[in-house]
Amino acid sequence: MATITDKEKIREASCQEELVAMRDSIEILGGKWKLRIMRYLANRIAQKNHFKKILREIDGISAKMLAKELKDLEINLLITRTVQETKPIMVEYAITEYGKTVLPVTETLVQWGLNHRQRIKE
Amino acid sequence: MATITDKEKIREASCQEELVAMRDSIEILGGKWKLRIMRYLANRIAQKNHFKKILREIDGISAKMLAKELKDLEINLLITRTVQETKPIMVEYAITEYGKTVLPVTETLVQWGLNHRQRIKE
DNA sequence: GTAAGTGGTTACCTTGAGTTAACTCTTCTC
DNA sequence: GAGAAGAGTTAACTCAAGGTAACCACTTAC
Repeated sequence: MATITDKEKIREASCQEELVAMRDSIEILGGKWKLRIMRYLANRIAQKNHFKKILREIDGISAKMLAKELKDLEINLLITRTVQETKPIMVEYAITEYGKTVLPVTETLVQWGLNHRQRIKE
Repeated sequence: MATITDKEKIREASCQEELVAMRDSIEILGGKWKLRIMRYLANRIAQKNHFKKILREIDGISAKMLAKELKDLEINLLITRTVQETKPIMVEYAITEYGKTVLPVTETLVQWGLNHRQRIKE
């Protein structure tokens, strides 16, 4: 039992890599709002999503947090911000192609949340 | 355009439900450590995972945080805590069947993290 | 007897995530 | 001229997340 095979070493190393990868994901996508915003935008991909609309429709978020989280997401190239030169200026937010790669994450979280709620009921 | 069809209403409602489900998931699984601990335990399902071992192998976590997070996870029935009546007392932590339902979440996060790191390199 | 390993706890502290509320500035409408 | 709606910003604050370090009790090995 004291001997550790190479196979075990390799397996151990890949496990550590997984944990590092998760740390990275959590750093970028973690927090109370980022994934909820991403999901919101993904659900309304055909619509014009401007600031006040998102603010109204994501329950509980404040203007300050929304502004900050949108900035963070834009920096990480997950969403785009485009200013429309309309009379009352409008800013449109949209998910990028790269941003769509986080949708599997939101999907599993939605499914788990629904399932968990069901389980609590019983 | 002013009229909103019933179909649109239903779709809108289900989107809101998704966001609520995500909020629930993030409340329970959010933070810096919980999902990493779950992944760690899932990767070592055949082994005896005692406190000090987990503490050593999850990089960066403190004893205080580990104790707290393990308690939280146990309360939510995601892991079990069993005391082994050995000479130096040992406590074994293991993922539950229900705990395994969060593995799809960790898996998508691992994949996204690996993919993101690759993308940063280029 | 002392060091090291088991499983934590406790106290103290810092940081930053997040909230609330007020305010800017512009343009349109009443 | 007042109010509302667009897109935020700013200041002041709270509070929980998280880190650091010391400590406890027990047992075995040296």
